[in-house]
Amino acid sequence: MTLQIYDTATRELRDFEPLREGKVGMYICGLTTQGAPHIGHVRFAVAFDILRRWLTAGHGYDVTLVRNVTDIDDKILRKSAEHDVDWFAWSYQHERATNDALDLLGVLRPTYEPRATGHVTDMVEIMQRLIDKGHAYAADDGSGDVYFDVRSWPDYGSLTRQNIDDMEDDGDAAARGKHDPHDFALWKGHKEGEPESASWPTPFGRGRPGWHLECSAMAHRWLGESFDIHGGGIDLRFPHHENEQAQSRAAGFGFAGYWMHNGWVTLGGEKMSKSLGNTLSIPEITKTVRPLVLRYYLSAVHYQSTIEYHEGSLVEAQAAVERIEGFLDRALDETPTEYAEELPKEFAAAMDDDLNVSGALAVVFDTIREGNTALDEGERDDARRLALQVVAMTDLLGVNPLDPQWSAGGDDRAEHALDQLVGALVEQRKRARAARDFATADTIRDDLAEAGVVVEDTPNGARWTLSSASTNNEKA
RNA sequence: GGUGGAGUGGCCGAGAGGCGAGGCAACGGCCUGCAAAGCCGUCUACACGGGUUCAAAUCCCGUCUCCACCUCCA
Repeated sequence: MTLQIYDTATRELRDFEPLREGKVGMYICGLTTQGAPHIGHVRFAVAFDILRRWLTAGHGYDVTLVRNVTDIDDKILRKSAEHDVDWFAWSYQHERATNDALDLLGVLRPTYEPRATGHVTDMVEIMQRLIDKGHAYAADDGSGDVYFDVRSWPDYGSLTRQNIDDMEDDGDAAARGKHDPHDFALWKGHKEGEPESASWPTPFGRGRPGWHLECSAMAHRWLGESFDIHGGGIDLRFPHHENEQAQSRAAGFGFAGYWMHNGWVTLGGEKMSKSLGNTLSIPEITKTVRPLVLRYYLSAVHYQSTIEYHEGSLVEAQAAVERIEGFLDRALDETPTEYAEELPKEFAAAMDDDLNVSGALAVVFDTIREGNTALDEGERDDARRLALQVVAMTDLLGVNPLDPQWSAGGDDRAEHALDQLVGALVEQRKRARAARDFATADTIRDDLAEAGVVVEDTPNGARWTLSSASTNNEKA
């Protein structure tokens, strides 16, 4: 089976063929460290985490994933100044917060997580190359800015099919020593009032990185002149990715072979963004919603589609997750040590079709139904085999309920105590039922439900779980 | 003005010429002491108007509506 991915550069589904046999180089933009992460921010990471898992576990590729951190830009400088905090402390604080959020959601760590500020010399080298080739120039107003000359690069606009002359004008361009209003900054000269610590010496003067150059520099250092996949949010196509591609190619590099872009999380039909104030922070959401449920929610829709957040969508995701958990709980006597089991062909086909996660999940649920039927008919072996398939499939999507990822951080002592207490009550209820004293049995069940513990009778005795709104799921 | 995306049943959401994805919700049945879970079944849709075709949600033409990007943005 061949993986097909939708290349936003050519706007078509293309067979994926890596540059080097068995290896994939992937670069994704990027962590924002201007503030606390909200669910819109983590979507790209979840989307590309699924791609990475599929490339690795599904196709056996050796994936090198670079996920950059833009640790300096206008906003970081502005916000840190507003809060009277050093810019790097501000950035690092949010870098940690974002990584914590991604860890919480089970997003695998990248191979490299380079920071823009650590690659200034790489940027200088690229700027020098571009100047030597006539594609960049130092502003002649003494500002220390260095610009990319878009008119010198005929291919400019090709990624997003735009024509320079059709673009809206950037209002303040003329004032900044640009040859053309659409020229963009590779390097920004140090300005009065900006912290000295936010500037680095270069042959063109002291200053700091422009927004786009960092990615070209980091991709070049860690993935080489050419690499396979470049990903990021759809909003980054222009100008960010267009500019990255222009400067890298103009410098003589091949750059990315495939471009992939993920869609939004919207709220009330609007893009979630801090400036609109319509954000939902990860720490806030996970107070009431299990990370696994949030991950499922962000994964279940095709990565290119917009996810419109609304009341109840997380409740639906939770119901779906509980359906998966319910089956695994019934079908497996113990947590399997090995998930490896051949995947259903339809699942692989869906994933190969540009990561059709919805289609893949349909296979998961079909398998669950089949497994539940097997259980009802007493076919434990069949059920177990199917359950292992479900584990393998969900694991590939990063939503395997049995992954220790989701139970981390619990307090064993509290869990043990709860287990003992509930176990005693369940035992009491069992005796009452045996004596056909259903009033007592139901009172015990109701009391437990009141406390957030759901008791269910099965052919093998009663089992209990914490009710939906709670944070964990434990079997008696 | 330029560029891209989208409108599917009560809701979410795949599909992309014929075999009616899947999840959630609702209702009915089986099971259960009663429940829950599970299973079976019901409600059966493709923005609108034309056209092509034996056959269109899927192709073509037109219309409407919504979103995003062109300035910082996952």
